[in-house]
Amino acid sequence: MREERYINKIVQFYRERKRMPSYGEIMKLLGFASKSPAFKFVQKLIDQEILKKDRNGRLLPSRLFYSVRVLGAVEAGWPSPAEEELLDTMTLDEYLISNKEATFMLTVNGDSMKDAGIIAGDLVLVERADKAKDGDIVVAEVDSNWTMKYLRKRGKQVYLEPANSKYKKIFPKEDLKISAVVKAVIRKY
Amino acid sequence: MREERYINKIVQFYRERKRMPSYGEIMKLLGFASKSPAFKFVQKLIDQEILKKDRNGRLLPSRLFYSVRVLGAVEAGWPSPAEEELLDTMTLDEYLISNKEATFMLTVNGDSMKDAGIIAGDLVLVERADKAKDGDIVVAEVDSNWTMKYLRKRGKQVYLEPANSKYKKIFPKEDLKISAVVKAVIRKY
DNA sequence: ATTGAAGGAGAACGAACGTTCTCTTATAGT
DNA sequence: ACTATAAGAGAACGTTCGTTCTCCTTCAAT
Repeated sequence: MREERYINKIVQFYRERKRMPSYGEIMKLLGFASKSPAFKFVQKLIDQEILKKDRNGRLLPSRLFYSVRVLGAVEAGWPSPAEEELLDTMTLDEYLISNKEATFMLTVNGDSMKDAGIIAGDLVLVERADKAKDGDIVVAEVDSNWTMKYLRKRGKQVYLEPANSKYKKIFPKEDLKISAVVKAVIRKY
Repeated sequence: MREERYINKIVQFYRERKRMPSYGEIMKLLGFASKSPAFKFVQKLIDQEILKKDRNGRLLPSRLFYSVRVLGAVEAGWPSPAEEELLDTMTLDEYLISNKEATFMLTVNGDSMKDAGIIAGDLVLVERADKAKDGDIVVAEVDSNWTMKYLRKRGKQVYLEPANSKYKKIFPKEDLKISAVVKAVIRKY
């Protein structure tokens, strides 16, 4: 379909130039000799709510422009082309990062959180915080060592628990300073 | 420092409006009454290579505008404010997705890949492919069942291996159709 | 007290912008 | 073949854009 090819060209422009094209640029992109077909085409997309505009008339990138298509579960297999239209899409940054200023990434060493699915080499997205809930995975300083473990609260007793039976729970002798809470784990192959 | 506050305002604008501000908008953003201070300020940032411009003179978002700061390993603890400047930054989408058209996300059921750090509820980023290397984690259709396992090639023998001793290797009776290769695993808490 | 540099105000420029209009051409249905 | 509709060309509009220039103020160094 022609409409799809056109949209793809615009998406491609956005990915390369990191901004939406102007009508003049869309004109060149789609091979028109004047701006009005470009304008009409964009207007159609806006009517279909595929695109939106600024209050200044500038185009806004929609989900289409950065997102990954989300399929169902592995077991469900691959969707047919007919189903494909219904797929949700999302951008990883928006999905994973709620508070950019306080978010950092750390790399993981060791296997002490293995049973929680966190293994050496993984990246963890953490958000700075000095408090955390029971059961959260936290980055903390205990007796002047840095570590990442489950936080456990049992009444007034607070301790850290690894997710690997090879390691023991850590009961802080002096103090336990939580410095971040793990919000996400990312592993790239 | 004032310069930092200014940059933050611009970053904030970009995060809200999904595009870079014009000089007029920067002027309002930073509280100037004319455009030239805004122009001079931006020029300074460009000289410092903090920002860049289009060939049309438009501002381009730099890494600053979407990225997460990357710290070292967990054990290293938190960097001091002095070190903080040296931190690398990155955007997750760019880091994880190389070929947007062929990339999809799936949700994981079951614990058959547990020892590979992939557990139920995780999101896997997969890239469509009908071939894969020995040792890759693949999404495949074996004897009309969909599954995600390690791909093993031993001479002409090709089979799937779970990452959990509770499960057995899968030797395809009829055919094994690889449909995607796992590129990344994402878990959100 | 004088000077120099920097920061900001304000006006001005051509270029590019979004938008709208009319006119021509191509297309599809009958 | 005729007609209604859509698609595109082209010109034109007011606005906003990036950019540059001159002038005024502020403030620190001498």
